[in-house]
Amino acid sequence: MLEAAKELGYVPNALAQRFARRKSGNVGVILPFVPKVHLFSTYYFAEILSGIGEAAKACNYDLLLIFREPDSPRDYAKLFRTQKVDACIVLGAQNVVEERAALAELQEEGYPFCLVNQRFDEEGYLTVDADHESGSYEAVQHLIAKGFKQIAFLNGPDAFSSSGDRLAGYKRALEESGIRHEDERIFTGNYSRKSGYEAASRLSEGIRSKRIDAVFVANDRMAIGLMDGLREYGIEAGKDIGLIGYDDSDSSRIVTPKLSTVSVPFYEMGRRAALKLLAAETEEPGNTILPVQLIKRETT
Amino acid sequence: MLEAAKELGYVPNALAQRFARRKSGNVGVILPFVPKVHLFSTYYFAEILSGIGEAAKACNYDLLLIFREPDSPRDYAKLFRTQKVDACIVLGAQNVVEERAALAELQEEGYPFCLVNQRFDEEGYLTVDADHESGSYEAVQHLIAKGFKQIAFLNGPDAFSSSGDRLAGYKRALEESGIRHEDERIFTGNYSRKSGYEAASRLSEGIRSKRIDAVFVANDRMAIGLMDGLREYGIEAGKDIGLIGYDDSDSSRIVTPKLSTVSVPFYEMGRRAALKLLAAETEEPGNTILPVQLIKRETT
DNA sequence: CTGAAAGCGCTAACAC
DNA sequence: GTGTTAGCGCTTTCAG
Repeated sequence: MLEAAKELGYVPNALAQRFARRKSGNVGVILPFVPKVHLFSTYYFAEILSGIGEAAKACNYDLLLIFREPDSPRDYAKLFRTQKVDACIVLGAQNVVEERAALAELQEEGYPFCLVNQRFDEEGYLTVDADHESGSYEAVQHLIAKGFKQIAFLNGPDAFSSSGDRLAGYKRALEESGIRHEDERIFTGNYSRKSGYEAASRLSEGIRSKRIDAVFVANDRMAIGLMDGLREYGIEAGKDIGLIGYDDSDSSRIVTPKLSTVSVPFYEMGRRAALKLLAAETEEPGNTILPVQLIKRETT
Repeated sequence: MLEAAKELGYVPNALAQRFARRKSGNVGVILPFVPKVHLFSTYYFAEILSGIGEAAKACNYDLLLIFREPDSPRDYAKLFRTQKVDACIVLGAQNVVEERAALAELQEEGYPFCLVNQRFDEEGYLTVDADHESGSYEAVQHLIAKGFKQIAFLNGPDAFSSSGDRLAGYKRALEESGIRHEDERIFTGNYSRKSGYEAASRLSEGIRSKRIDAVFVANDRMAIGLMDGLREYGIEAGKDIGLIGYDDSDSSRIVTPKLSTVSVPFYEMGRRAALKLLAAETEEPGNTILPVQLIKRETT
């Protein structure tokens, strides 16, 4: 009898349904503060978000987008207490006290969440990461194979686990080839194009004095900024110096010369993160690490 | 007395609240199918989405992200019937029968929605658009001022109102300078880099035979693809031919030579669209058109 | 103005 | 199985 009603255009009220079930049916995606500042590449987030979207849809969940504000306290637990989300995925999490506290609170209260591209190894959180140690190792190994010996490294901020991973991969490749690693060849930027551009002045000296003949950069944006910056010193990537970026973003293919880089499966990382939360049975628990791939182009 | 409880960590249950109020507190953002295909630029969506996010937060709404699937019927009304959203913003809407029907249904049932970067002039929907007619006019006028006379146009698909707007601006600029407009100088792509790349073969003939000396392209992605394609024919943008893109995307600054383009306030467009729905009192009704800005770089 | 009570539209538990 | 009913945690209305 209710059958008939349903067939004549009845749709259940999701609000009532969710209230009665005490499940919001939402997975929250927490985004770091991006607008205007462009600290992170839109490519990165668009891919991860799309991957999350696919998995969420497959599991009949809706996606609630949460933009973190620069100043607001990261009260992730509130999202759960108010029942706005049943689970959440944190993008761009950093290893800083406030973040650690917010995540620890989630953990303590038993709220399901998953980090993407960031690990807190001691904590045993659900995590989907890419194998940045290997990616960096291969990138540097590739530079070495191309004959470069004095390889500088422009890394990202310490607050990201990938920075530690990349440093480890960089060192491993050098050591394996018997090249001594020098602290003075290591530089730090903040992933922005500008910070790469600004690193050019620091690097150009080493290049001039023949103490740097190639640079491995932790993301494409900085690498491209660096290319532009070095050009002002008359140094041409791919000619005067070897250069390899990271992410295989659209820009890496567009820039001249085309940037060698490391491809990261962001889409798949997002998808897997969502699956870990929404279809835990089929996914491995704990930390998942996905492989990356070296892309050789014109700058090496 | 309840005061005390609230101060001691009480948070209202949003599920119950929304159910009782019969308001979801969500604004839905409908995204066209992007993943993998990259038909639209991530830049475009990231900006609009961020703008929507800002306004939504200011109005105490949450953002529900809805990825449209390529095959799924566009049943936008269902989002409202199930009370998943109180209002929605449609991105990348196209002037095709299915879309028109879905939007007409929303209108008939009185569900609030707003389109971004797409108008259906006859319908009187809420819309936030950019002034692509003027943008195109200025772009082409700029090419003319630079001495180009045989200006081709690589437009986007007809299903977007911006294509008609750009064509109108293109023609107006030509007419105003007494240049006859030739249909054979008008080409169509689908906004992808690939379609720009492929247009190179068609355009190169006209360029060789001196019947085209500049190209106005409806977005940066196609313009960059075209640059790359033309290069294979030995034609260098900015030297052998004038070129101007559209969107002022990150890539336009990264590419060599730097692409002249038209800057579109995507962030603001998103913000205004959300405001129209959530703070209707302070926003003008109907269609809002935001100005764009010509950016002169190396390709003109 | 404060306080009690009905009811939002479902789900889930229980009785038939 | 099928049918009934309590109850989810709020808002809103209405009585006091």
